[in-house]
Amino acid sequence: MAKILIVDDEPDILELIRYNLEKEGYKVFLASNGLDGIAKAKEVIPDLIILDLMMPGMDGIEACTELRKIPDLQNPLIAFLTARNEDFAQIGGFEAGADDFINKPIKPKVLLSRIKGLLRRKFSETENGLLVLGELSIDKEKYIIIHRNVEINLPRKEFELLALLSSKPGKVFSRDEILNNVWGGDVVVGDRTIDVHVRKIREKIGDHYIKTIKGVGYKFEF
Amino acid sequence: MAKILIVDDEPDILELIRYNLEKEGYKVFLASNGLDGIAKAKEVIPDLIILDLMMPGMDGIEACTELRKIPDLQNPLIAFLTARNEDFAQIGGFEAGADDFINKPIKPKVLLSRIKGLLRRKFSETENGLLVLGELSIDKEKYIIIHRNVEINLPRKEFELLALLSSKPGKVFSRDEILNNVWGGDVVVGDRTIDVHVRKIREKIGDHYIKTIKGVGYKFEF
DNA sequence: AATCAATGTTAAGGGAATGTTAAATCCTTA
DNA sequence: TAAGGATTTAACATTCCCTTAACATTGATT
Repeated sequence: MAKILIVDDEPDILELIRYNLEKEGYKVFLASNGLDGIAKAKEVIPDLIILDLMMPGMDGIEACTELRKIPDLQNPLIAFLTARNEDFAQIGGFEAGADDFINKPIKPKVLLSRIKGLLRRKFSETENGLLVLGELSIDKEKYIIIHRNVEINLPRKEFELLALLSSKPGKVFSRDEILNNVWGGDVVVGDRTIDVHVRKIREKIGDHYIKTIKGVGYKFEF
Repeated sequence: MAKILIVDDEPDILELIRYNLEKEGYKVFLASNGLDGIAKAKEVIPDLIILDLMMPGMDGIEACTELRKIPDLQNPLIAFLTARNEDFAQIGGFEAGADDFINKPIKPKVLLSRIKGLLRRKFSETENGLLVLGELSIDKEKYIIIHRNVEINLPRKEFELLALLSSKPGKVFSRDEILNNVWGGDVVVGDRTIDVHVRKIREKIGDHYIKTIKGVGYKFEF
């Protein structure tokens, strides 16, 4: 389930939102100021970050601007909590990289429907078969990958191998798992075959995406 | 059924329109100001947005301009509610990206017929069958294609194959998908048949439109 | 540090998938 | 039913991906 980070200096609001979101099954993370929020965001890479606009120290706009500078945090959605009659556009919320805003006082039902809408939008963008992983996008429908805005055509096995590894970033796939998924259970090929394909992929997108765990398998990181 | 978002600061008008549209089976969404309207629009991606021109805070024109900047919201129709004697063109409604305007006071019958007309126009424009893909146009009604201003008559299978591939440029269609769509699920033909048709099409419009993804299928690009 | 198994790297051969052409069959229309 | 194009099949050519093999390097274990 989606990870949501909430940043607000008022403990009551944090708790109110936490309660309502956890009830719906979201994984909730909390921070009580901008700096803390940035640190937590780097740690958990949430799907959605809810920022209070008015906070002591670093305010929401500033925090948002900072967040968007961090490579891992260009995909997450960012929503602001604002007072009802603030002119959000004027304040520069969208320029700072925000996706939406939610008016205070918070009504749980409104909050939830808003968040569901946001996340649906986000995942419908990515579940079409387009996976965005930092500077690397994998489009299963078009059978291409895009690396730093450059389209690359991978042959079938290479594409499927990369698609498998990247489907669960961080997870180590054993050689057997890879063989079963990419080649199919009954096919018998020498195990060096996998290495060669990994080599080919690394040649095209760089070494750092696929990491070798000696004796165990391979994992994708970005 | 079509989704319609109504943005107006007067609750009475919202209710009036909602009542009439829901009666006709439309899915109706409401917002009471420009910012809220933008947020809702992003959430539901309506087919038609009805904006009141005069609203406190962000007015209709401004909201419309903002809406059209959002990638997901370039297709929806936008109609304005205006006072009877305002010169809509002068105000800049069309420049802001509006498709139509409706005069107040609202007469339900007029409103409904106007909306039906708009939606019919929208859907007939996109389903009309003329696909323009760079130098290649595909006219499903006339069953012809136009390549660099030259009309070409393709035999049925060739036409349908090209129409299928070009319906989602970039997407790779597997041989099975192609067989199911162009030939029909129960027909059994040798798989080389597809290649031959691809060859014929390439002969007529050039090689670069249809790309082979070995072991996967074919895709259309332009 | 030495060893050895696991993985990196490269190049080449084989083979399956597709390209290509022509002929055979099917279908429509006059 | 004959003619003509449309569709499919068949047969051969070609391409490009996959695999293998052979050697190099790494890194864990002793």
